[in-house]
Amino acid sequence: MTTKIRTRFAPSPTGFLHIGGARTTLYNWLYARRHKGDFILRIEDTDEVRSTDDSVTAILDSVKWLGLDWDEGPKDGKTDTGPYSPYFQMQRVPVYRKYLDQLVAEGKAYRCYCTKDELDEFRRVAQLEKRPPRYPGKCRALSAAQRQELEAQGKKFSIRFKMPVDGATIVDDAIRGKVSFENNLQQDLVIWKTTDGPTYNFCCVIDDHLMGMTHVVRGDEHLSNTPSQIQIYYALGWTPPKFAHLSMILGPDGSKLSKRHGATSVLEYRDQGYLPHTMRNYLALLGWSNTESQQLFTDEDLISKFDLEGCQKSPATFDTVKLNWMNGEYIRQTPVKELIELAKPFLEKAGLWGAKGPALERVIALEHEKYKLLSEIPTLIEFFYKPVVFDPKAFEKVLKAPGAKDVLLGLADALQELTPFEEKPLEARIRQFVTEKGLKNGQVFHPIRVATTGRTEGPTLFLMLEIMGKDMVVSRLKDAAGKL
RNA sequence: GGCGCGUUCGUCUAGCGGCCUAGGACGUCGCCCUCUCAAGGCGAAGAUCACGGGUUCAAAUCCCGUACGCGCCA
Repeated sequence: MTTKIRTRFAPSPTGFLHIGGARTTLYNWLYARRHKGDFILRIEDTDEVRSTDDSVTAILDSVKWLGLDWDEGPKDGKTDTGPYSPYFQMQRVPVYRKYLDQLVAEGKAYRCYCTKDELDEFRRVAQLEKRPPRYPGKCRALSAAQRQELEAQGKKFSIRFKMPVDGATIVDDAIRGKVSFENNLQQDLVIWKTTDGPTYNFCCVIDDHLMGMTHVVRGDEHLSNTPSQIQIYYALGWTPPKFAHLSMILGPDGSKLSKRHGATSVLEYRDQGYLPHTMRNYLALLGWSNTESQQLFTDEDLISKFDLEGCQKSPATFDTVKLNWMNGEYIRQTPVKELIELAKPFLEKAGLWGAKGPALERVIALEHEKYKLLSEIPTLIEFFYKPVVFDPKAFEKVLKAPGAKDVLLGLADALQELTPFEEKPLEARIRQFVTEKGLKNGQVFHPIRVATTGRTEGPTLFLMLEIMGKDMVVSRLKDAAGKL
C-alpha cells in the first residue's frame, strides 16, 4: 500500500496573498488532488510583530476565491479543523518546546550567549578577512560551569542547532534533482530566539513531520535553508518529505514581481475582473507545461495532467497580456446568465444593476466576445441605460460630416413608421434609405451609431437598435440632429 | 564574500544525443470576413538555443570553464 499524498501551503500572515504564493498554493493543491491526497493550510504566525488577523482573513479569502479547497486547516481567522489541530503555529508553541528540550538534552542543540553586537563583529571581521560570515561556533562547546556563570551574569541566550561538521547534505528535489551542500559551510542555525520563541525553520520541520506531509512544494527562496532543515529531521530521527522548489515569478523588467509592476495581490485581480478559472489556468502555465503545449485547461484536465517534473527551473515573467487573452477566452465560454452573475458586483458599482431599460441579458450577450475583464462590461454597455455621452472625435468626424444631419432626421422619420422594430426589418429599411438617398452605407451606418451610442465602435448595428427599442432610437437620432 | 540555483523567438514554453533547415501559445504584422470595434479564418516575421572550450560520426540536448541574473547566509 502506498502512503497517501499530503501537501500544504503554509503562509506567514504578514500581508496579502501575492501571485507567487497563489501559484505555490495552486501547485500544492493540484498535486494533492491529482493523487487523491490531502491539501492542508497552515498559518505560520510565529512572527508576532508582523503577523496580523487581517492578513489571515485576506489569505483565506484569496485561496477561497481561487477555488482551492483545503481538507485541513483554518475555518476562519481564529479556529481550525482537522486531525492535527491546531494549524496556527502560535498555538503550537508547547509542541515545539518539547522537541527543543529533546534536542538540547541529547546534545544536538546548545545555548548561545552571543549578543547581537558580538555577532555583528564576527560578521564584520569575517567580511574583512573574506571568509563566509557565518557563526563561528563560539558557544558550541561551553561547559556546564561556563554556562552557569554566564547565566548568573544575567546573559540571555538563543538556542542553536548543531550542524554536522563534515560530509554533505543532499536535497533530492523533485524539480531540480539532487542538490548537494557541504555541511561545514552551513552554520549552526538559531532554532529558538532570545525572546523565547521558536524560529521559522524549526517550526516548519516539526509541523511538516507531525502533520504527515509527504511533499513540501514551496518557493525557490527556501532551497538554501533546506539542508539545515533536513539535518533537523535527522536529529529528531525523522525521514524528510520530498521537496520541490518552484522558481520565482518576475515582473516585466526581470526583477522580482512587486507592487511597482502593478497588481501583486490576488484580491486585486479579483477586483479587476479576472475569473478564478483564468487565474488557475494562467498560473498553472507560468512555470509548468506539458509536452503538448496545451494552453486552455478545464480543472479536471489540469488535475489529471499536472506533475512536478514538468515544472520549470528558471524564473518566469508574469505577462498581463496573455492573462487578458485567457480571461477573454473564458468569458466567451461562460454562458450569459452566469456571466451576469459574475459581473454583478461591477454592474452594481456602475449603477447598472436593476437599471431601467433593455433586458441586461440581451445587452450583455450583444458584446460577449469583447470583454476581457468583467470590469469592462459596464463601460461597454452603459449607453443602453444612461444618456449618450458623445466622444468628441466621433462627434466631429462623423456627425459634423456634410449631410449627416439630414440623414439623422430622415431616418428618425423613416424608423418612426417601422413595424416591427426588429433586426431584419431595420436592416432592410435602413439599406433602402441608403439607396433612396443615393448614399454609401458608411454615410448612414456611422452617423446612426454615433447618434445612438456616442461612439464609433460598438455592437452589431441593427440588432443593437432592436434592443434599444424604437422610442430610444428615434429620440436619440433627433437629439443628435438637434445638436448640429 | 561564500554556497546554491538559473540562462531556447518580445513573453510563457516544447525539446532529455540523430525526427531541429528548433515546434506550439500569447503578442506583433498582413490578408479574408464585415455596418464600426471585437471575435473567427488564413498567412508571415520573430531564437547564431548566454558565451567559450571539450566529448562524439553527430550536441539546444553530455562534461568543464566564463559572463550575466537571482536566492540564501543577512
